[in-house]
Amino acid sequence: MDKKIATNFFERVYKIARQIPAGKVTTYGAIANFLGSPKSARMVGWALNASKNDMSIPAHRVVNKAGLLSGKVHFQGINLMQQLLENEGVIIKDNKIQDLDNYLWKPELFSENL
DNA sequence: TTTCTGACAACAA
DNA sequence: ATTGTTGCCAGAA
Repeated sequence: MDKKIATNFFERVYKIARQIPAGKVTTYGAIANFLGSPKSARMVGWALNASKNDMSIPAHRVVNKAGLLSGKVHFQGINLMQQLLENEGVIIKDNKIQDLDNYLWKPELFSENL
């Protein structure tokens, strides 16, 4: 396993993202931290960007630590991300999740399946 | 091949 | 407290 590089990193992001339950959200930092690199939050978002090839990934449930839907611009519709989250019961105000901590979901809770 | 950028977050001044 | 820079890894030009 030499060539083996962080391509796994992306795959892990995908796996985690798929485990996010409806009505819950997580942050890039939380996932990055779970992957072992708290500073690789950018990569999480980058991975999700590539994940657009895979519709199975609820990228709309991943937001930045501020609870802001930073990635909404990457969706088909600017408001689509917010609409999806609201549809799941998440209260969003001006592209920002209200009471984020209440909806925050941690990948470590699901680590049992990793 | 090298260089830059990119859905963030943390640290330094 | 706010602003700016650095770190992370991979993909695109």
